[in-house]
Amino acid sequence: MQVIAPERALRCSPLFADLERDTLEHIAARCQERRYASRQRIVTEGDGSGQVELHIVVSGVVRIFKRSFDGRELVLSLMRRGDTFGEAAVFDGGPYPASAEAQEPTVVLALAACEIRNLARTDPAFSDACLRLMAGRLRQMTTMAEDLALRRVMSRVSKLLLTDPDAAHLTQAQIAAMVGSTREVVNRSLHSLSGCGAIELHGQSILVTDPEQLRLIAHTG
Amino acid sequence: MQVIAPERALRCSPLFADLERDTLEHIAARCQERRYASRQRIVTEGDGSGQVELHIVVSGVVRIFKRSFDGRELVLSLMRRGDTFGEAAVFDGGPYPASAEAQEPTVVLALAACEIRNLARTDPAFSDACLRLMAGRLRQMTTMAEDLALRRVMSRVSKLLLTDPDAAHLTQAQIAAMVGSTREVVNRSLHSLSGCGAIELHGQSILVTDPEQLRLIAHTG
DNA sequence: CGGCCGGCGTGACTTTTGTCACAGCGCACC
DNA sequence: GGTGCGCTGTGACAAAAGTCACGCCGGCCG
Repeated sequence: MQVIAPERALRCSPLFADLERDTLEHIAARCQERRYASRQRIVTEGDGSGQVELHIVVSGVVRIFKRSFDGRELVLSLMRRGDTFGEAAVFDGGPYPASAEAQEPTVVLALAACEIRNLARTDPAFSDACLRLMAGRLRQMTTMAEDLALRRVMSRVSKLLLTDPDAAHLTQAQIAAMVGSTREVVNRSLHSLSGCGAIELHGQSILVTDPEQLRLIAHTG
Repeated sequence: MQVIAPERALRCSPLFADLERDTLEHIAARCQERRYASRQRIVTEGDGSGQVELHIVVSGVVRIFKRSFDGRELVLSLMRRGDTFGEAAVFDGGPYPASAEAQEPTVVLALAACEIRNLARTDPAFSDACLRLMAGRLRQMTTMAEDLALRRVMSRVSKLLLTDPDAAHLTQAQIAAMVGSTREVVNRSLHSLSGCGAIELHGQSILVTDPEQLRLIAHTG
């Protein structure tokens, strides 16, 4: 397996990209590198009150999700190289608000919450970056709630195809989990979209042929 | 109308409660007090890129909401004395992610984004409070998205009744907007809950008689 | 007093979404 | 070269949610 220096991975994250060189080394020295197999659990919703860690994805893909009592799953986001998760728990001292699992063989760096909080206390540029990041996340979750409450499935699928460049390669079941619906409904939505000429279905990948129409459907439905 | 010193109102907010006395006065001096009639618009989604303000509720109630293209409304939260809104826009420099309207005659303090950002840069305790606040908001929106995607309306109504102490006095249409549904469906859910003996309906207010059963329904449905 | 308005209650219906069941297809792996 | 598995495609159906249309009540105001 390929080895990547923690410093290089940290520089990919908006949180750490602009740190002073020696601060970065200080942090890098305190990271634990962890490797996960595909489908392996990284953190679990509700865990770790008080002892949480910030996670930085070095390589691979991490699925952040919530599961309902009857097993249905809502995927909140997919994290890739340079993305971080666990911030909410780090900054408010509560348990993890969602679970995380490796989607494929994945390497992450884990950093104890107190390291992050110390850094935020002493480095204004860093706390600023944290605030910007949290604001962005909040915005994104607000939009997700809005979409779930006010738009139909076809609309949400259209939006996903427009905004997530690699949605085109997900399976229909994965798309369903990201838009809060089911595989069958997503399948029908996709066929309906292809009927309008907005997209084309090619085996297991999707080609957006008419983004304009897709945009229309995304915010009309 | 009653007059409240800005300092007193600021002390009600978790963001400003622990500021040094003279820092607080510095901030208070830069606040603008604004008064709004019932139903008057305070901020509008999409507005104010770059020139946003943080708002602190002094008295009254502010409804934070999003509206769909066809007029349906999702209420994200109701803000009261000491609550703040507009943080997401303040910290990431984007436009307001949602709209805000006074629900009743309301007084707010408005503070230019740059004041807040300056303070966050120079006062670690303050930036810490900001981060805690943002983390809490993020958690809350994540939960909202989860509920919308994974729970049925009756469940969401039950949860609202359990967690929002003054939900009992809202109209059914307001409850509907808070759980992302419609008045009729909420009406039927409430009658169904009263049929189970979990609540009692008394004219335009609701009495929770069996919180335990309500809890059960809230996370079973 | 009478009329209006906002909120509740409800029946009847439509639409959307979810569920179940099963068929086909391609591909990796014995 | 068969076998299994994961993904797609679909019909038929069930359940949940949303819509429309009303009637009713109570309070407020001219």
